[in-house]
Order: sequence, then C-alpha cells, then structure tokens
Amino acid sequence: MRAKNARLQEVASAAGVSYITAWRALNSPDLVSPRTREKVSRAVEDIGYVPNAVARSLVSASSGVIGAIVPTLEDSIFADTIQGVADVLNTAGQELLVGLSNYDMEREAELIRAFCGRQIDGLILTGRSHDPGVERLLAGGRTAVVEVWDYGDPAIDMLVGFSNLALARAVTAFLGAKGYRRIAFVTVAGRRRGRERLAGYREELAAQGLDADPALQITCAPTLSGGAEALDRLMALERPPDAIFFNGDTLAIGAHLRGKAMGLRYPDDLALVGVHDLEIACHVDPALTSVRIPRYRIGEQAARLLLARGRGEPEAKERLNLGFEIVERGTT
Amino acid sequence: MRAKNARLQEVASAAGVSYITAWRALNSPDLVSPRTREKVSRAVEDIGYVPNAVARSLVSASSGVIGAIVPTLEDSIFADTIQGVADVLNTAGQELLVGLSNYDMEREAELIRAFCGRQIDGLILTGRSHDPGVERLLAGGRTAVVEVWDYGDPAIDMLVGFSNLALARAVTAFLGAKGYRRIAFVTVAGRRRGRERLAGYREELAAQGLDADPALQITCAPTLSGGAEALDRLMALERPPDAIFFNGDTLAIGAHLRGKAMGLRYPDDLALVGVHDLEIACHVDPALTSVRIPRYRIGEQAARLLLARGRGEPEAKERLNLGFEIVERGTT
DNA sequence: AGAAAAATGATAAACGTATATCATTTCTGA
DNA sequence: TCAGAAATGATATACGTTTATCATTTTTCT
Repeated sequence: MRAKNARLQEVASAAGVSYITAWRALNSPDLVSPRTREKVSRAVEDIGYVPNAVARSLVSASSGVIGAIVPTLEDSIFADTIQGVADVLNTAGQELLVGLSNYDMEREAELIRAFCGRQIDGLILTGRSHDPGVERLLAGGRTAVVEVWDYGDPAIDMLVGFSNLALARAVTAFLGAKGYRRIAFVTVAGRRRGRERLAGYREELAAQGLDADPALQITCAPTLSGGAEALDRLMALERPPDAIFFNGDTLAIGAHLRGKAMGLRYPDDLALVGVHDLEIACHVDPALTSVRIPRYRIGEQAARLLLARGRGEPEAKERLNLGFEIVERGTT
Repeated sequence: MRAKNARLQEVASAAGVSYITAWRALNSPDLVSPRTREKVSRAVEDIGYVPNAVARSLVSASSGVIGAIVPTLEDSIFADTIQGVADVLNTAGQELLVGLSNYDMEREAELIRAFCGRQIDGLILTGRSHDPGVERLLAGGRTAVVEVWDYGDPAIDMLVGFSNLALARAVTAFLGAKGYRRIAFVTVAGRRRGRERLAGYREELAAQGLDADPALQITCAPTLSGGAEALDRLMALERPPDAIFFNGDTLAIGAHLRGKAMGLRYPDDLALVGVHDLEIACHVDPALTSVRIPRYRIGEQAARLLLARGRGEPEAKERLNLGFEIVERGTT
C-alpha cells in the first residue's frame, strides 16, 4: 500500500559508496573524506532520506522519547508544565509522548504500560499515587521516572514539585493571621490534590483553633460557573464564611465576578484566595490574592533530571521542592 | 548498564511452551488451547512482560503513534485541540507524540522530520503553510497528514478547520451592520492566523465602505495586559474607535476589565468582540461578544480522519469545514 | 480404533540500524 | 618509490518482534 521509506542502503547506492561508508559519513564523519561526506549528504538530500529512528531504538535500547502523563490539558495548569518539559527536551533533540489520564488511575496505568513498551527513556508522572502494578513495573529502575506536582517521598524514583499540604496550611494560616475566623474551602470533587489540600486546610484549622464547620467545606465543578455557584451556596448559609479558600483561581475568579455582581465588597464583606496565580488574578478589581506555583519550572526541572539521568549523571538532588508563594492582593 | 526488558522468549520459557506458542497465545488466542493461554498469561503477569512496541513497529512499518504539532500549549487554545486528539486516540490505543513549534516554521520542520523518522502513522499540523522541504517530504503520501485550524485547499493531504478569513469578515460585517464605523483590529504580532484575519477584516472594511484607518490596526502582547494596553493606545488616539475586534478573548477580556476600571460603558462608549468564546466571556459584565470556534472538535475530527485512513477507509470527506459562530452578548 | 481436526513446535526470513572485525584500496610524505 | 596512514569495503551479528512454511504431537469424534 504505502511506499517504503528510503533506507540507508539506497543512499549509499545513490552516492556510489558502500553502506558502511554512507553510515560512517552520517554517524562518524571524521572517518570519511570530505569528498565522500559531500557525496553522501547530497544523496541524502536527493532521496529525502530520514533515518529510521525505530530501527535505531531497537538496537540501542533507547528511544530518544520521554513520556509525560498529566490528568488533562483542559485547564492550562498542566499544559504549562508540559510546555516546560517540551521546551527543555527540544534543546536535547528528544521527543515527547503525551498521555492524558483524565484523573483516572487505571487509564494512567494503561498509558504507562504502553509507554514502557515504546522503550521510553524517561517518564514524567503527575502525583505520587499510582496503580500498584505500575509501581512494580517501574520499580526495576530501567526507566527513569520523575513524579511532579507534589512533594514528599517519591513513590518510584525522582520527584519535583511542592507540598500541597504545606500550601493549604500556609493559606489557611495566612487567612487566620488576618483575623478571618470562618474560612471556607472549595475544591473540585474527586481530585487527589484537592483532597491533600483539604487535609492541610483541616490540620491548620485545628492548629489555629478556627471554626471547622463541615458546611464550609464544599466541592464544585472545575469552572468559573462552578466557583460562582459555590459562592452562592456558601453565602446562602445561615452563618456564611468570612473568607473562602478556592482550590484554583478559576473557581476563585468565577466567585469573584459573581460576588461583585451581587454587590459584595472584598475584602470587607468576604475575603477570597485562589491558587495558581493565573494572569487574570491581577486584572480583576480588587486583584485576587493567590498562590504562585512554579508550574512551568516543574516541567523544566523534571525534564532536566531525566536528561541528566540519561547522560549517566547520577544527579545529587533527585528530589526537588520548588515551593510556592502566597501573593497578597486586594481580596484579603 | 540498565537491565534488559523481558522478551517473549523468556515468557515462553517460564510458561513451559515454545516461543511460537507464547506468541500465538498473545496474538491469536483462538489458535491456542485455553489451558496454554492461561499458562502464558500467568507467565506474562509473573515476569511483568510488556511487548516491545519498537520491535513491532519495525517489522510492521507502523508505529501506533500519531504526531501533532501546535505552536504552543500556553494559551489553552491549542491545548483543547490536543485534548480532543488525545481523547479520540485513547479509544483506539494509539499514542500521541506532541511537538511545540513556538510559531517557528523551521522548528516545525525539524519536528516533522523527527516524527517521520519515528514512523508515525499520522500527523496533525497547525495551519496550511509549512517549510517547502517538509511539504516535499510529506508529499509522497506515506504519512497521513491533517492540517487543522484553517480552511481552504489543503497544502498536503487532509484538512479540518474553519476559515480565518471568513471569520474576520463575518465579525467585521457584524459590527458594521450594528452601525459601528471606526472598527479597530488588534492582534498579536507575527502570527500567521492573525495576518489572515487582518486580511479578512480589511477586505470587509473595503466591502462595507468603513473607515480603514491604519491607526486602528495594531498589535500587542498575547496577554490580558497586552489587550489592556492596546485599549489604552487606541482610546488615546485623536479619533478613537467605536468598536474593537480583538483577535482572541484574552486580549478582549484584558481590555474589557481595563476599560471598565476606566469608566467606559459597553457598548455605548465602545463595542468589544473577542474570538474563542472562552468561558470567562460570559462571566464579565457586560458579557463579551465572541466567536465560538470548535477547537476541541477540530482535534477530535482530525484524529478520526487519521484513524479512518489507518484502517484503509478512503474517507470521502477529507476536507472538513467545522465553521464558527458569532455569539452576541452585551459588549456589542 | 482410526481418521480428521486441533494444538504445538522447529526453523527461517524480514524490518533498518548499530557495531565489530578484518581486508583491501587509495593517499601522503620523505 | 615505498612504508605507513587514511579511507573504503565485505561480512557478520544483534535488537525483539511478525509472519510463513512445514512437521509433529495431542485431542476429538464417530
């Protein structure tokens, strides 16, 4: 059906040299005279020869491909991390296989297995909890793995991120220190990072002796509307919160805009905090207090660790805490 | 250095059957007795065998991988398309190799060459203009190609998108019909789609006999701030526009929020239109008139075309116009 | 029991590159 | 002109799967 790609043998024939010489011209040019080099590269041009990386991978047992699995690209958060990965791999001539798990551990496991079958040189995973079968598969250490977007003991190999627990505690403590007493927490249902942050929020409430009313801990859809609707529900409570910690700027902005339309004044009537520090946080009025997270740098660093490992450098620092930063603005 | 992956031969030994039988147990199970099937799959489990997809690709000359190249994942627009591609490929067990060209044609060309070397089964490219060398490389038809995010004659093979020219004309005509006379156009510098839309905008200005003042055609940074700053510049003109067509909701929202802070009232003082219909368009007040673009469906359809081609179905419709839709809201 | 069918096995070639060994030819310099 | 170096060539094996052909063993059915 489809014509075959040209092989190196054909380049050699076209250049009038032997296979071996053509190979040397491309892979160890100094073993070959300039004239021959010239002939071969002209033949490559003419024929449009592109080396078959699949065959190369088979013999070299390394593919030049890095795999990265994130939950989704839909909310731009993980997209930034992928962008960071891609920008670094780009400089190293490595390719990027992307998998979207849709927050589903089984799906993630399938993707990992498929990626391993493709002999990837390294793997980037989101979070630290994975299918047990997969952890066994990866435990051998044949494939370099970096877990991202969390901090703690890596479940598998290396890790780059920040502590979600610490983040939630820090935000809650920050609000507590500002004098807020009824602090609500809003997150998206069924997400691991949300649960970790919920735990941090609760720990800190307890530590500070703040109101731990379960009515203030709610979930919503991962959209602006979700945030707006969460605000409605919370403000309709008999005892509404005086501050809301939204697990994501999208939720917080949705609430911000809705609240403003309702006539709420920030921070007097209500304080808002988001997470991610999206650009829009400084464009609403008053600007949204948020938490800056190094989402692009997480990707960069993860890719760098994998490349270093590939070069055989046993990186000293295989566990990187990139931290976070509360950016205080007008809503608190 | 690194331990080798288990091969099928080892599975066979562990199961106490011949290589061929193990192979059949996995690849044509009905040729094998249930008992043997059982033994083999237990051995697969025990050993943690994952078939080497690289070797398979080499002999089958098809990799089970689709490549997709978009300019960036940073603005969530193309991320949605990639998400659509991934969701469809997911159902077909194909993998996704992602390349980010950063709006650079040479970089795109490098990526394409690298992808072809990896024997990808299909390729998704953004836009219809590419490096000439690459067009030659792909012209052979060995690799199925879908160009997306544009409509017209496909430069290479198949195409899924919408007409950027028609979009810009439609928006301009829409504003003209509403009675606006000095319509500005704001886009990001150095982007192809922006230039196409600029052309459409100009054509329609001419067609409608509207003010074609070059001072109303400006570029800015691809951010909320860029949009805000563009608004500042335009409103500072001696004769400011009565409507602004922003090539992207990010720009439009940036301007919207800035203008509101300045005390502008929409649409009386100024009309605004964006493109993309991001969720936030309906959350600002008044809501932003925008153009809905099927960015997720573009990805889905592109992936479907590639899969159909892979199955040997010569799709009738290899050129799909998914259109766009002006969503009128409060700013016009 | 015996024939047909089902299951299993042995062997080999192919995919396109990487790489090693050894042999031959061409070039270089005094 | 001749030794030594540089360049080129011939041949073989490996990577792990897919696939084909032919042979042998085991099971099933009447």
